[in-house]
Amino acid sequence: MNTTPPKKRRKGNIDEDAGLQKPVRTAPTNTSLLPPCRVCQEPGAGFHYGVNTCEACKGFFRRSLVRKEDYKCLGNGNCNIHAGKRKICPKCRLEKCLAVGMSKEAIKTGRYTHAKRTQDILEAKKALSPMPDAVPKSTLQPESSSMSTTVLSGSLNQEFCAANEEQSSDHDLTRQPFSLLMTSSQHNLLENQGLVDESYFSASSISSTSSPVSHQPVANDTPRLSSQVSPSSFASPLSLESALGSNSEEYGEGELSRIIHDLIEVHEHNICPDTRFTPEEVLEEQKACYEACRLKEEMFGPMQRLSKEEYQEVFRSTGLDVDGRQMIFNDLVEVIDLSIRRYISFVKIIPGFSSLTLNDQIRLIKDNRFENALLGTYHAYNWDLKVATIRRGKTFSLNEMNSLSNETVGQRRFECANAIQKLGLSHEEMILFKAVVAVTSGAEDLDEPHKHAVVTSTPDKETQGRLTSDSMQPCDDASPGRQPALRVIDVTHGPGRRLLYKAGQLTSLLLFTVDSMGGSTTSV
DNA sequence: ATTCAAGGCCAG
DNA sequence: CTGGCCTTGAAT
Ligand SMILES: [Zn+2]
Ligand SMILES: [Zn+2]
Repeated sequence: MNTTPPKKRRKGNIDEDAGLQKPVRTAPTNTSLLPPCRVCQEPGAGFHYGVNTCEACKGFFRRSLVRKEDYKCLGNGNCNIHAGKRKICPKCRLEKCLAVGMSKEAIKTGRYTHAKRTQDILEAKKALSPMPDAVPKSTLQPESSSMSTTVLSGSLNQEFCAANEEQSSDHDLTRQPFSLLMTSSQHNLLENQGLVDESYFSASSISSTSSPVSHQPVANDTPRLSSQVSPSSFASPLSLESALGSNSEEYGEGELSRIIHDLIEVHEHNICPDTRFTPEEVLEEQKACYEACRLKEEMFGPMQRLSKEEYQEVFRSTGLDVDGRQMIFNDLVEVIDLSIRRYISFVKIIPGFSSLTLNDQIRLIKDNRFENALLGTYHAYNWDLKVATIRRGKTFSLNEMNSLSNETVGQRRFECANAIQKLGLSHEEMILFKAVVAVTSGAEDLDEPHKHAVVTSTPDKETQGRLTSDSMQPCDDASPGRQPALRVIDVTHGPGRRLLYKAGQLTSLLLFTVDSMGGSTTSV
C-alpha cells in the first residue's frame, strides 16, 4: 500500500544526524557579484567553458557538446539571443555561445586566481553601477541604424577579418564603429577603477618600504616566471629578483613578479583563450587557404572581393543585404564588444593605467588597436604562403587583406608580422610587450602627457615607469623632441594612415623592452 | 579547508 | 529540451 512516493531527495537525507557540523553552507557566492551571462545577458553563474555564463547557457552548451546532430534554426538564421529570449532558437544560441568563446578546451577547473577574481569584481561592480542612460543595449541603436549601419557596413567588412580577435584595422573608417562601440558601457568599465590598485596592487601603501613583510613566501614564485619569460637572450632567472632587491626601492620584489604574472594570466584568460591552436592546425588551414586562393585566381583571375563601395551601392539602390553582411552585423558587434571588454580587463591590470584620465585611457586603447591586434596574431602570419590566420577558422590571403582597404595594408602587416616573428619572442614576452604598447602613444594632445611618461616619452622609460607602478617620476629627459622608437607616426595626425612600422626599429625596441622587463633595471 | 566549475540528475 | 540543484573532483 505504501506507494513509496519517490523521494528523490538526493541530498536532503540528513535527518538522522542532529549532530550537524555543517554550520555554513559555503556562502553561495553572491550571484550579483558575478559578471552577467555573455550569451543571454541574464545574471551569471560563474565561468563556464571559458566564458561567464548563466547556469542555463552552461547547461545548454554542455548538452550541445554531446549532441550528434545539428540544431535547426527556428528563425531565419540570425536570431537574436538576448535576455529572456534564450530559447527562441537553439541553433543561433549555440552560435552565440561559440561566438563569445565558449569551448570545450577553454574549461577551467579549480579556484580562481588572484587576477581573475580582480576582473570579476571589477566587472560586477560596473554592472551594478546605475546605467546613466536608460538605454541598456546602447551598443548600437536601431533608430540610427539606417545611417550607422550603412556607414558601418563599409568599414565592417574590413573589420570583419581582423576585428574578430581584437579590434584591429588601420583605416580611419574604423573610428566610426569604434567610437560607437566605445560609448557608455565601456566608459563605465574604464571608470570605476581604484579597486584594483588598492585591493590588490596596493602599491601606494607599500610604496617606499618594500618591507620584508612578505605576505607570502612569494619568493619562489619568481623562478617559475622567469623561466618562461626569458630565453637566453637576457636576464638570468635570478636577475629579476636581485635587481629589484638591490636597486629598487619603489616596490617590493614580489610586486613586480606578481604584476607580470597577473598580466600574463589575465591575458591568457581574456584575450586569446581560443586563439591558440596547434601549429599543425594552423598550417593545415593556411595551406588550404593558399590552395583555395590559388585555384580561385586560376579560375576567375585576380580576386576581387566585393568592395565596400560596391556593397553600399547595391544596398542603397536595392536595399538588399547582398552577402549577408548586416545579418552578421549584430552578432559581430557583440563579439567586438566582448573583445574590447577583454582588452580593457587586460590594460587595467597595468599599474598606473587607471590613474590616467579617462580620455587618455580611451585614446590609448583606440590608438593601439592595430598594434595590439598584430601582436595577437603575428605568429600566425605565414610569410611563405602569404596567408594569415587571424583567428580560428579565419585565414586570409595577402590579396584579400589588400583588397579590403588600401593596397599596402596587407603588405605592411605581413612585413610587420614577419619582423616580429624574427624576434622569436615567447608568448609571455609578447604579452608583456603588449602591455607596454598599451601605455605607449605617439599622441601629444593627451590630457596629461607630463604625468605619465607613458604617453610621449620613449618606451623604455614607460616600461619602467609603468611596471614600477608607483614611480611617477617624470622622465628627466622626457623631452618632446624624442620620438618613440616603436613607430613613426605619419605627420598627418589625421585619422587616416596612422602609423608605419619600421621593422628595424621595432625589432630593437622589442628586444630592449623585453630585456628591461625581465631585468627591470636595465640601463639604456 | 576552500573555492569553483563540469556533469549528473530530474522535475517541469 | 530546459534549467536549477547537487555531487564530484581539481586547483589553490
Ligand atoms: Zn545565459
Ligand atoms: Zn536561429
